[in-house]
Amino acid sequence: MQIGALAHRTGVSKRLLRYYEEQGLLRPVRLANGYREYAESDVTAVRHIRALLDAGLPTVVIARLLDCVHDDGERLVPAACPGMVDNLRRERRRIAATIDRLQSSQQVLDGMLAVALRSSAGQGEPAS
DNA sequence: CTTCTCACA
DNA sequence: TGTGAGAA
Repeated sequence: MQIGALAHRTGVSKRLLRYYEEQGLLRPVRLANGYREYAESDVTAVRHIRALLDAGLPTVVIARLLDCVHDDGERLVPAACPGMVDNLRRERRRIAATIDRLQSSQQVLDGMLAVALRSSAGQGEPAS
């Protein structure tokens, strides 16, 4: 099938499908006319990619991860892939660091919010 | 219909 | 990460 059909069947834009190939997430073969020819398995592959992106993983990580996984039709099953575990641990650490940064941002906002609520409460009050 | 590149949020 | 335009 070519790009228009895959786009229609996955709900992902043709533009985005080309982008995924550029990022190494999809590897369609090329027809003689230069058109991309996708396999049936790419329909589920796209769903997996979407799920992983929605989970917050960057495309580079997903690309490496997909090389270490065998798609049996509906589920992603781990394949023989040395280094994968360390790879996932690194990603886990990256996420933990992001959480830390977001939490300190949250503390800053909490501080400002406390002040804002205190001063707006004072606005309508009669000054004895 | 498809390809690509440039620019941009 | 994802899109739109425009040319081929």
